[in-house]
Amino acid sequence: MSTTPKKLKIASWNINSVRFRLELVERFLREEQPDVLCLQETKVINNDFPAGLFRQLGYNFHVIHGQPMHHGVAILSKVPIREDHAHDWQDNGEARHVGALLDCGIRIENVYIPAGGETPDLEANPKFRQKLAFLERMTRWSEKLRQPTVLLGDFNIAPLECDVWNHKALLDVVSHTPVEVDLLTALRQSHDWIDLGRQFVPAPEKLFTWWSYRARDWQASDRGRRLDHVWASPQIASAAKSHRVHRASRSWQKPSDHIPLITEFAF
Amino acid sequence: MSTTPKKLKIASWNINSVRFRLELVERFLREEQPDVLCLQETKVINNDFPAGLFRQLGYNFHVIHGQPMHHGVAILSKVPIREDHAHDWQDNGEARHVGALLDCGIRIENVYIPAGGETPDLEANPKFRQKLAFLERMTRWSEKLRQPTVLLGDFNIAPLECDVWNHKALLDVVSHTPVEVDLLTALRQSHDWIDLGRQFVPAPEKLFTWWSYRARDWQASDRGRRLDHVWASPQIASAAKSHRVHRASRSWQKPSDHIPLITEFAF
DNA sequence: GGCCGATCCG
DNA sequence: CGGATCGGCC
Repeated sequence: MSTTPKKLKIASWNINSVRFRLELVERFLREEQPDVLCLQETKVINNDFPAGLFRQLGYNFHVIHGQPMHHGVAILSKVPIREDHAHDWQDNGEARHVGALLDCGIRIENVYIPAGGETPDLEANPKFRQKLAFLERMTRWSEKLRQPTVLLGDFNIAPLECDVWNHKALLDVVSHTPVEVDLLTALRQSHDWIDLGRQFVPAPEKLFTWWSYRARDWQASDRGRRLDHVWASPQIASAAKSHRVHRASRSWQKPSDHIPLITEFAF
Repeated sequence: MSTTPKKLKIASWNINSVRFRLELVERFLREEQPDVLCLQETKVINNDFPAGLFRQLGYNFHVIHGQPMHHGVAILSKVPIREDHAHDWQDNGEARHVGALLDCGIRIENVYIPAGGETPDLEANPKFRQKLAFLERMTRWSEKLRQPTVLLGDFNIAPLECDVWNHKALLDVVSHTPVEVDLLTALRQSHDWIDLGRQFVPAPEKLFTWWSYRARDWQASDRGRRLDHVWASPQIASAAKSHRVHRASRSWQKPSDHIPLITEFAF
């Protein structure tokens, strides 16, 4: 006896202020209609989160986790959420990670890993130390995980050579240094996570999810990085039927510097 | 022998940041096509003044007088300007007054009189003292003026009862206090200036040029004040053929809290 | 209520 | 480059 497979379309997007980008996010949701949208860098306290827009668009289940000024993550879902939880890997109150258990049994973990500051110097740059510590604590959590989970978000690390526009030029640039890549690899191996980006767009093809605002013409120079990721537990990796990045949105009015990632599952 | 009268259409507008209101000012100029536009509160240093927009619209003669952050006045003209000059009535570097002598022989003096702070208290409020001193120094200048002149701008004083939405309620509010009104009257009498606003819209009809941003519905409550004025030297007052205030612009997108004044002369 | 500049951050 | 916040000003 077989049942119709349940489909689930999940999007992840570092939105760089959800209030400033209401029209952008509305256009994306109308065009792509994901079942679940995971946002990073919402930059808004919970009270000011524009929940109404998402309700209007059919996203009635919200997990909102913000703080004043910086960071902030949220999960907006058309499908019911059974439970949710926030993690604070640094015990410093920063709003960087929320999880939700969907009624269909799938767990989604939405994380915004610290950027890590200007220079990859453990002595001089406390933010870089903080980033590495964050990864290590996530790894301790990840290795104990048993449920089928999608771990996604802005990881602020581009692990592969083909995840950046110029590997050699970026070896000493925070987001692509060997120490960060090693810790991200350890995190991935701690649960045997499947990197769906690279499952669907295998190396050595270049794949980026972020382009700096500072470029005069982001498309012409194409100096991007793959900082955003969707990872799946081994038990559900084969349920992933497609994975795309939404480059077009980088050219919309008032864009985020990150683009959305869209993954479709059929369970 | 008679010659065709020369027509001159002059507009004055406190624009509250010319850069932030490029579309507003463009729409106004396309619709009204004044020969001369006098702006107050441009809030831009001369280097950053959007001169290109005005040139595109046919305003090729510019007198620009700005400072960082605050104040700033400018005259943009389709007709040639023979000479220009800035006044600093306070000797404090504030950009509040520029004049231009048009080729046709008419002098335009464009002034942004200080707002005067919160409370009309000479002891506690140095800005109120500064406003009164500014008026006195202008009066010393005005009484020596001999050329036919149009003196206009944001005077930040509503002199008549019918220049405010509620005379009694505003008697102790800066912009309508007796001491300010007396000094503005002295300034007017020092050159026998003709108040063209009240020549064309005589008291006791209400006439306003400013509505606070804070009103929920500026039109419904209509708590306005006539803070902006166009005055003419006695020799040329009869050349003024019409005078209007442009209320519609207060409802345009991203409006200034002031509206433009439009005066047509025929010499 | 809304603009400006300064400062912090990515 | 372009968000957010804050204090000054109107």
